[in-house]
Amino acid sequence: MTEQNPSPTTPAPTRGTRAVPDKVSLDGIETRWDAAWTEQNLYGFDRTKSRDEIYSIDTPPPTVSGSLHVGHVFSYTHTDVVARFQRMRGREVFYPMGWDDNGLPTERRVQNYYGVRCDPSLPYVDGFEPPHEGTDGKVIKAADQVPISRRNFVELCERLTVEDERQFEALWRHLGLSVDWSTTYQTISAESRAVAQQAFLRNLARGEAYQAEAPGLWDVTFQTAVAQAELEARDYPGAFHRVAFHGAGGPVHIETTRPELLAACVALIAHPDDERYQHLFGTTVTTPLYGVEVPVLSHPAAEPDKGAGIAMCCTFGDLTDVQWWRELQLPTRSVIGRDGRVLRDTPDWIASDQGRARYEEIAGKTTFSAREAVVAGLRETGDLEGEPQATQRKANFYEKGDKPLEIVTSRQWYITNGGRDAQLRDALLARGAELDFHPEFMQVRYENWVGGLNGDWLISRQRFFGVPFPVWYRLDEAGEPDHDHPLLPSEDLLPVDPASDVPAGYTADQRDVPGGFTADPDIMDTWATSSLTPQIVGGWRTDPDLFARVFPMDLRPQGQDIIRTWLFSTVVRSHLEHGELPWSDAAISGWILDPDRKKMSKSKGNVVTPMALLEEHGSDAVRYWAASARLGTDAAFEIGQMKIGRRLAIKILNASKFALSFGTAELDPALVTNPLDRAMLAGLADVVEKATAALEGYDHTRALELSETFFWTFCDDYLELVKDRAYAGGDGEVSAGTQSARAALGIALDTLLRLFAPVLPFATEEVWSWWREGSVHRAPWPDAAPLRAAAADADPGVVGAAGAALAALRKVKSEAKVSMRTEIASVRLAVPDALRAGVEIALDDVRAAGRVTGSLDLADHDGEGAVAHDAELVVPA
RNA sequence: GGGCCUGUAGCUCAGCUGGUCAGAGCGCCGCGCUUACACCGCGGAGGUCGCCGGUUCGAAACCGGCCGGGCCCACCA
Repeated sequence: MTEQNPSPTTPAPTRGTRAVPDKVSLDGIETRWDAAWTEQNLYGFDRTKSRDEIYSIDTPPPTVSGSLHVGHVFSYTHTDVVARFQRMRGREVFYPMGWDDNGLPTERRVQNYYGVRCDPSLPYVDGFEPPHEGTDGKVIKAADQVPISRRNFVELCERLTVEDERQFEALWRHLGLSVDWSTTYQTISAESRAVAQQAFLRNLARGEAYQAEAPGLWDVTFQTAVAQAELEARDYPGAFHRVAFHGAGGPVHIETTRPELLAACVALIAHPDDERYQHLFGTTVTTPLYGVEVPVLSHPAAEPDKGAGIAMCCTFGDLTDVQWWRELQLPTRSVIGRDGRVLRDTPDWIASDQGRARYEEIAGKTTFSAREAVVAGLRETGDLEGEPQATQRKANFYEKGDKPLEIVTSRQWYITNGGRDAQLRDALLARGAELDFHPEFMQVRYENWVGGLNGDWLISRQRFFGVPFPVWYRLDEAGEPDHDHPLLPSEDLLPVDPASDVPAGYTADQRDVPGGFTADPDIMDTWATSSLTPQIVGGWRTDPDLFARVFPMDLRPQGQDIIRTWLFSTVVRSHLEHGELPWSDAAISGWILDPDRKKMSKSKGNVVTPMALLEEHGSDAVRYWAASARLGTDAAFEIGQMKIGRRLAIKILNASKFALSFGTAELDPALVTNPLDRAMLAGLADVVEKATAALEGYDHTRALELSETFFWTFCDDYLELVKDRAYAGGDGEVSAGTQSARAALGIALDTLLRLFAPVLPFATEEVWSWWREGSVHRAPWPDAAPLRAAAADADPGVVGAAGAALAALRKVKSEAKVSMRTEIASVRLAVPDALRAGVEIALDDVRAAGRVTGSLDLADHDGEGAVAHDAELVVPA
């Protein structure tokens, strides 16, 4: 593609392929230009460019199993504005688009859509066809789901998401995202899986990934471990139960909200300085119902003013229990299983027949039923004092779950993230400080999160659909796995599925037999893959040449809610693998609030579908609304703002049509000789300078506001002032004044189109096509210098002064309730000193625009603006 | 309990490092079919800048406190 370099210093050599239309319209503009841009491959990425010529964007991949909503349109527009600006600044923009089809939402959707369930132990079935296809909103019970292999499941996922991706792409195209659509990626693709596995193997080799068997937060619904970043504290109704333990010197009362854990009690714990319990430290008490003897211990984490001041420590009721268990070397007595129910087998630490009978009462029950049974038992034995006191407590939930998390002991994979290593934490905090957040205060959220980490990053999940750990274990003669010496594939074999692939040196028939091998059963959490988007899109594994050209990337755009997850985890992976930041800048978009000032969400059902919104108001209009909101600031969903955007787009079409109607627009700055014209260009030069600085600082709102304000004054005042002069005289003679006006109009229009192009790509491209070559989106960003040269040091205030004079003349007509076309026979115009010179300079244009046919005298004025006195109007009979 | 953001005309928001900052658009009222635009143009009315103190010659802007809105983290006995 050959590019023109149309700037005011290079006269426009050729006319566009299309003429200026008689009637302008925005109808169908999106479809038309999307097709043209695709045909021209306008946004195609040129990978021959070097790193310093490239601007690379680490686009957030939307979840394909959800639906896009206006919030997506909002934030993706912000990114596109940046992309378009950088492209016009001459950078080759690397702007891929991804689809997130790895994770629970997709897993659940595939299950329901096809009536299947992933079971990695099953072999791959060639040509598998699911039992049914399509969902009518019904949830298919697990028992009715056909179990299939992981590979078959992934294939169905890809089949299902193809349609979602097609629709998502159609929306993004309609919105005008300048993505190179040949560079899309999926987070469950073979390449993504390979990248995730390779990065993991590297982490493992360097000692940054490890596995450990430890108590951790567990979701009983999904039956998987969950990470700190996925927690959500929610209010949860509970009740304090005052329960008596039996000591030598009488009962010891504790208060608990979880009496069902009584069988898991390993100690009572109070603060070492607590006067009330000094005499009990070192003694033992027995638990009610079960008669288990437990010690009374002291630990500083016990808080005297909480509950009874002495706590029942169970394995495990909460994270404090875990701390006590670890620091006081307490035994492990778990009673809650991975399904959230009380373990069926009566534990051996309950020795008495009575105690064992009591346990039978709760065995196999849910925590809820078990609690009722335990409370009933305590009432019977008289060990419940008083009635339970209802309370609201906060409980940790998995963000996608609806039951409180339990703590269970399990073997899990972790990646170091500074949560247990001060040195690494400091290094990651330093990375956060090195990253340019927009807006800046978002960095605080990063710091708060990293500073508050209480453990390493748990990356394993006990699910079936996702990226499997590329790990096998040797089985000893007893069939027990050797976790300490995992069998690993070489990087060139990735991706592997250990459930169907066989480690080197083994044969398939050795799977799961003593002396053979077994696969690691877990998959990686979805963030373990999406933390590698720069590596996935940049070709880290397979295309080092490309990777060197785009990494470290320039921009990570994303929402504020996933700073602790996506942003942080990406920084962690990049820091560990590459020893540097994955990108230099992070642009954080805010929320969309509905009119109630609440975050708009899918569940509220009041969300307009994005495509309908774009079709009703036009993409430029919706983009204008999005671009009117600053980064990091929540914005109202406001139709009114879209209407203003639409009006602006139409105004651009109309004003352009008008400005181009005076004949060939010569862009020769030498022709601009009139002082008013020069003043206008001086003002435009200021706008260009400030708007450029604003966009460089990721402040698209300011840039838009500057351009927009200038443009409306340009239309309402400047255009009105010069239109008479811009018409050729009656004899067809083109005076210097006419030439000056036409050249100034052409230069201004050319500049304004480019200023608006990032926000209003369709309307600006439309106008550009009327008279310029190529695309405005590959035209260079405007430069203030040639405008300044053309303005020849003119005072931009002249436009304002002339505008004030014109307004005064309009006011006379407005108050007289006559048409603006009405002539003024004579008038005295009072202007303050500050404006006088400007008005005088543009006096001829003011007279023409105000239709002053007779005398126009200037007088002094103390106030602001200009005021017309003693006007004689020529009102037609 | 800790932290971040936020409170300016009816609405949505500008007001950057204290001195034409009391603004814009929408809405509202009135007028006008003017050879770019009626998906328009012109004119007008509207606010003691959440509240109370303080710093200053001067504060919407800086400091302290309070009140209101949003969000994050901690609190699970």
